[in-house]
Amino acid sequence: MNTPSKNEYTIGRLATAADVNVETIRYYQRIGLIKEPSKPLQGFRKYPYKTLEQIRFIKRAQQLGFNLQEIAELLELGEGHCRDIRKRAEQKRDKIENQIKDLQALHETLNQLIQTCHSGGGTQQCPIVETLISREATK
Amino acid sequence: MNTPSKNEYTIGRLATAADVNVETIRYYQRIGLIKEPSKPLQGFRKYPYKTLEQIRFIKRAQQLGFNLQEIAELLELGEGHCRDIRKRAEQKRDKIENQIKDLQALHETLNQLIQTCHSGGGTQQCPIVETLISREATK
DNA sequence: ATAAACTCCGTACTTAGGTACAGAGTCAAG
DNA sequence: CTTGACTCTGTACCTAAGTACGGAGTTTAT
Repeated sequence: MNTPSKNEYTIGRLATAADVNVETIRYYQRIGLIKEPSKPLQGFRKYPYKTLEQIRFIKRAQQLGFNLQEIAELLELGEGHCRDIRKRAEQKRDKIENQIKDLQALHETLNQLIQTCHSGGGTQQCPIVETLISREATK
Repeated sequence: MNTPSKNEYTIGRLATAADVNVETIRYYQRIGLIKEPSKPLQGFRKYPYKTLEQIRFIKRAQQLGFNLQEIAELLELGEGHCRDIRKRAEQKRDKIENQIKDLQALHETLNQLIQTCHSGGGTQQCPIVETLISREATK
């Protein structure tokens, strides 16, 4: 009856599965990013598979430059009504669009620099950051 | 003779012009990210326009998700020989390329969610984060 | 020539995002 | 039924990126 389901983890197994530190999970709980299952009168807490998915999502989102506050907002999209959710998703999307544009601009700048550097095959004074700084500064 | 040139700033003016805190500039100097002009025997330090450009560059780079260590590397590209510089610029470029790809994937995911949400115009349970998490988790 | 505003220098504090650890309880394998 | 691994709780510590501040010197506007 109280056999733990296949989809339940102790915090340690959860940490291993998500490839994070146990303490990181506790930290996420402390700041309310994920919820802590209530402690059974008997034994250790059990975490559902969903929590594993959430942690993985958090980690991926972090790599994309979201901070935990923003990730909390993304996760909270799951609660509330379609209309609100869509609005917030659209805001996120627009923000990401801008980030992409900025990165593409930098990518382009770097590419041009690489080209320049390539053709002007000198060994002396490569004007690379000079260019980088001015180009970016005046954009 | 010692009239300060139009392109020289005291730290306070520099901070104002770059729209950062004076302390931030001092911090960047402490960690060696920008260099501190030597203190004249008489009066305050003067900063060249170039420093203003550098600070602006730093701030933009930060918004693109670079940390100060990485920015230091970008700035250091200005020293050294063309061959090395090109190599490091290429590495940066590739890294940025990956970041762009990741962001584009997230953008696409968000867009699909927005579409779904739009068409299934229900008011009840919008499966948005459910989808977001699973989609992302299994990618 | 004096007060307000600024610089300089050192040190301390802050926030975000964790990590570590001590001491107690719990579980599970031999 | 004990021993080793794990959990739980609370608190302390860590790094990155600043921010704040006290007390001294300097500059500039009046």
